[in-house]
Amino acid sequence: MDAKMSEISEDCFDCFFKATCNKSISEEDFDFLFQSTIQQKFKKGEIIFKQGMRTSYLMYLLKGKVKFNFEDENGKNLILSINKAPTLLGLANILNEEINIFSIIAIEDCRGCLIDLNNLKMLAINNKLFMMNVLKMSTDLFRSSILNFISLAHKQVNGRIADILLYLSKNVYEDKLFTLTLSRQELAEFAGCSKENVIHTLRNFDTDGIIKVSGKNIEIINFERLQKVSKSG
Amino acid sequence: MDAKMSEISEDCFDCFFKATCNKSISEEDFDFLFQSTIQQKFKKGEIIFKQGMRTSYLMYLLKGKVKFNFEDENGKNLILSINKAPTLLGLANILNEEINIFSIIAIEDCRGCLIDLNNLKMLAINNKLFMMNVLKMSTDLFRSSILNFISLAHKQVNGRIADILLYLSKNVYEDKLFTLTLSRQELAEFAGCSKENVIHTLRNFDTDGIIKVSGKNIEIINFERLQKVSKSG
DNA sequence: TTTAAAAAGTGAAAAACTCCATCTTTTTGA
DNA sequence: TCAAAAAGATGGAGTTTTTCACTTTTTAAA
Repeated sequence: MDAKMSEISEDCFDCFFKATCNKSISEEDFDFLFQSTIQQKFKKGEIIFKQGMRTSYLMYLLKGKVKFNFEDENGKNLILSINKAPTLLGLANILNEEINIFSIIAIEDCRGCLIDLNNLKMLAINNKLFMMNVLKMSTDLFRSSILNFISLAHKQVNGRIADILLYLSKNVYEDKLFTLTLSRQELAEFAGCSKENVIHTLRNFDTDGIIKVSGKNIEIINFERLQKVSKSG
Repeated sequence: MDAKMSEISEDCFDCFFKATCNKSISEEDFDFLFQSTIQQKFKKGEIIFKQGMRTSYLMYLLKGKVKFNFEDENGKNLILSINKAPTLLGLANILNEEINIFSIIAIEDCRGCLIDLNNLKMLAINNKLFMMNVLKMSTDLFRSSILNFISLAHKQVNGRIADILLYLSKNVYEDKLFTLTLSRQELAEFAGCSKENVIHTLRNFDTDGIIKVSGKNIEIINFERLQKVSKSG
């Protein structure tokens, strides 16, 4: 136990999840939750939640980035969202204990805490404020995915790629210059288009001086024009 | 009061919302909720929840059908979902009292009960089971819209229209033969394509003997082939 | 370090889709 | 019940996007 504690104490010390919890539950309740958590590592490409399976835990992602991936009947993939730590994953399963409708997959090395869903539910049922907080996180996720979806559903590829670049820069890499942890194929699965189309579009944006592409490195040079492309769709 | 009661009593007698509520709250609590409800009619085309506005109520839709409509910066519309009574509308606003991200608009004459959100919240906070029930409805909606998104986000128009026809037949009109309460333009806004494309596709499906189109009347003749078109995308 | 495999990139043909102009039919309201 | 407006339908030109066949570059593993 000591070994476990010392290994993860530095993370736990400023864990955002703990901070959020402690706003609404007591130290003792958090310890109860904490007892059952296991810290776990995932390599790039590893599946954290698997589409079609049931899971009995949430994961609080401490480090790394993940994709929400849906695979259809023909084996084609669609990326629903890209998210970075810190974030709570698996919320869609809190209330309806149905099977996962999509996978969550590490797109770079990740580390997180698995939180037992039954324990969390037990706390939530007995603590209104805590339940409100957890569910607010859940509905926030819903809102952001709707906006994501809307953007993709009725723009042309130029606008969709522009949206994705803006999204990645603002919400995932948090810089105008970033090194992609996604392949061109994955960008295509995010934009709902072909790989070639992604490559052509990125090159066009580069030629137009909107971005600077060099392999996996992308720099957004002209935000305004990129936003204009996003708007005009 | 008597007038009000008598006017709506027949609906209330077998109201599904009341039935759902009474599983988890007492008669008195339901009456408290009921006191503040107002039955309201909406004509086809009228806006029930308006994008960009705050609302302080939910609506339990007793009769009619609605569309979830998102309007973008350029005035283009996207239909996120079509839903029929009975259903509870406005759940996305329970926790986060932010502005509505989309409108909900009647696509045929509707009738429903407006339920005061504050009263409902007050009950929910004091009754865990009731809260669970209401929030389960909310997350169910989330699940079904994700599936909707996925279907639309990476299929070609043939597959998208096939999906829409199957969805309308199964979940909205509940018959293989139905009279559309949507225009071709609205179908296009649901499928994320042009009006002309909808018309062509419907005609092709008709020519191929998959469906029978006659104005607003549509009959699905060959479910298997329609499902095949949906799968092949 | 070499080699095999995966990813990135290219260009052109084919397919899918939109946009436009125009016409017909249906709906709506004075 | 008639006229105006809205919705539906049509076909073709032009654009967007996919698909394919292929080359080059990068990555990972023996």
